[in-house]
Amino acid sequence: MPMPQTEAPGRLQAELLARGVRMTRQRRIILGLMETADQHLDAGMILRKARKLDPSINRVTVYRTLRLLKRHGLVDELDLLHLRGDGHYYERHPQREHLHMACLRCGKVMEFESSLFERLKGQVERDCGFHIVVTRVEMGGYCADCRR
Amino acid sequence: MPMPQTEAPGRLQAELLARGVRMTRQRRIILGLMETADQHLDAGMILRKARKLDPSINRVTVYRTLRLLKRHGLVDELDLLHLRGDGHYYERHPQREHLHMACLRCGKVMEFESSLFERLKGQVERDCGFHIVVTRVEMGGYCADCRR
DNA sequence: TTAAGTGCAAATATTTTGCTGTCAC
DNA sequence: GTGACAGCAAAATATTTGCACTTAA
Repeated sequence: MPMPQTEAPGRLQAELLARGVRMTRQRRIILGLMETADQHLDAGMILRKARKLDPSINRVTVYRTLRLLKRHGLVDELDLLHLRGDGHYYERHPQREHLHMACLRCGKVMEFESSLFERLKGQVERDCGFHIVVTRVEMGGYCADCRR
Repeated sequence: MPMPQTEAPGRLQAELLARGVRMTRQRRIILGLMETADQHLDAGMILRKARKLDPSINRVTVYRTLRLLKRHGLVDELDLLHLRGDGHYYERHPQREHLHMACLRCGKVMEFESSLFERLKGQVERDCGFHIVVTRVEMGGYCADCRR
């Protein structure tokens, strides 16, 4: 699970403003709830949370805002191995990228940072001549609580 | 791109038969083309190729066969960062797992095996007590030909 | 003021389900 | 022969688009 983003309140908003993106009431709400989320959210969850703050917010606006954030590299898109359907999950693009482990039994999603992963990326850049922009690492399996 | 699977002709079929799964004309066609594919295929591409061999094959049968193969752990599902739409791509589950690098400019997909990745998996298993069943590593960026 | 954003309805894309008839074993 | 499978139509799910109205800057 992502840490509640205590380190950067309003950071997403500030980033967008700095890039000259217009700030609307709807965007402020969506950005705000993504910043304080304690789990990975999909479009439907974002819509539901947003509507509690402003019932007139439309599903389409959620999708458009997510696309905007993706384009600006401010959020990452995850599938979490489609444990619960074919949609996507979103999280703020972290300073240091991490792996996602999704438990096939209880559905819990854990995150893990590793310098080995940083080394792996370095190896790919060097050995393949591939310039990495975004990474996505998802592992399915059984968490400590669920394995037998 | 996956190597043409010269090492294992009919292997998928044999695996399924060994598990007591019924072998139909349609499944034989779908398995056969997945084994000889020289790129990652999505459901639509599989359907089109299958219909060239048997025009009566239905889209639903393709989806059902893919689900069967996933359940048996014989194919892996990829998104390839949704470079071309929201569907999934499929590849035979390899002996040694590999990373996928998708070029954001030309769309080329490369694969890369690394012992660092094996070490990373070991670290996750040890440090998180997480028993890994399936992994998916996708990196978006610019390939050697496209980077400036 | 005006270009960018929103909501609404409808379209598109992807995948699944219910049911009836067929085929592998 | 029988239970698993295929095809067809329709539903379900996920996401995008066109357009007229609204609003941030």
